[in-house]
Amino acid sequence: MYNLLMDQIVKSSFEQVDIAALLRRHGINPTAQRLIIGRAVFSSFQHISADQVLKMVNEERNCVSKATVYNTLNLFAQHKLVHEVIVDPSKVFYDSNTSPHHHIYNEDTGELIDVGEGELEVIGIPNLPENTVAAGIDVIVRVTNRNRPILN
Amino acid sequence: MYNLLMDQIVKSSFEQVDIAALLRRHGINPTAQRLIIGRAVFSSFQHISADQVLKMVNEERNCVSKATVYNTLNLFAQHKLVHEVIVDPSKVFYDSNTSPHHHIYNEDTGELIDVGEGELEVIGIPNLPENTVAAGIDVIVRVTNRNRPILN
DNA sequence: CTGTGTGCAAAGCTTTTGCACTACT
DNA sequence: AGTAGTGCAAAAGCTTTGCACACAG
Repeated sequence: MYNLLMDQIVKSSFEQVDIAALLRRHGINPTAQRLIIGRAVFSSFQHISADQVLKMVNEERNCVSKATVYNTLNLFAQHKLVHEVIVDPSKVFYDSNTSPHHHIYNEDTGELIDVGEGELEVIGIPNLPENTVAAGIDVIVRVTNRNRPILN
Repeated sequence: MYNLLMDQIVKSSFEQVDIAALLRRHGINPTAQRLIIGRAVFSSFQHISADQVLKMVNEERNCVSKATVYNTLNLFAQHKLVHEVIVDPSKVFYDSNTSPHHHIYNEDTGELIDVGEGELEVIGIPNLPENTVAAGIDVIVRVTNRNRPILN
């Protein structure tokens, strides 16, 4: 069964080779499932959620379980291969662009897009609590559609 | 049963009166459950999550259901009585301070604190997508404890 | 008695855990 | 054989939905 999966992967173009190398460079053992998931994450979509990945990888046949998708995306995030963007309590987005940048989130459509380079800047360094180290800054600009129904 | 609850509430000090007035001012009908939940949210804690509210309101006796706590907190947020702070996919914090300000989140302890006035500033206005309006900007400074175990 | 509003049990999500299995040493 | 690492079914946890009940007109 693994051999079947592996065949399917090795057979295809060099994108996969790159992804395998990418995983290795980040200290992740490139298994069949991880290559499939990696391909989904690094394909055209810039921001993708776990359930979108799940749908993509199982479009043709069921070969990766829900749990593995979630665990693998967490693994990628821990190894800084992707960046978690938390904008909605019920959905984490994974961003294949790991260079620091900010986001615009449309609360009506659920769409997440990047803020252009240099359009937004954060100035100042806040006093951090005792014995803590900064791990990153997330800026989310929340927008809504014009003409949305009025809140009663 | 409602009379019992109401008695318990009316009996107590003027904090509750203020909360009832606060709810009315925001167009929310002040029912027994909402007053109890309101009291929890506006008491000493500045940032509180739904399950913390649930614990607080049911400390003495079980009188408010899980669903009602969640629905009521959503209601408060919709009516701008509190501000939702989304920092962790599995937990929404409700902030009783609705004036614009930013947050520091400790990923190790789950602690959420305010950035002091003027310590951090966001400069610039990004290009928003067609037909959308800005609804707010959230800035989250993520910190971790020093001495945390090294990522392998 | 009718219609609006409220509260909650049950259902529906997303995510994590614990264990079987694999594959190296 | 032993050990570290991997994948997934089942469990857990957070949130929403749909319906029964309460209350005002």
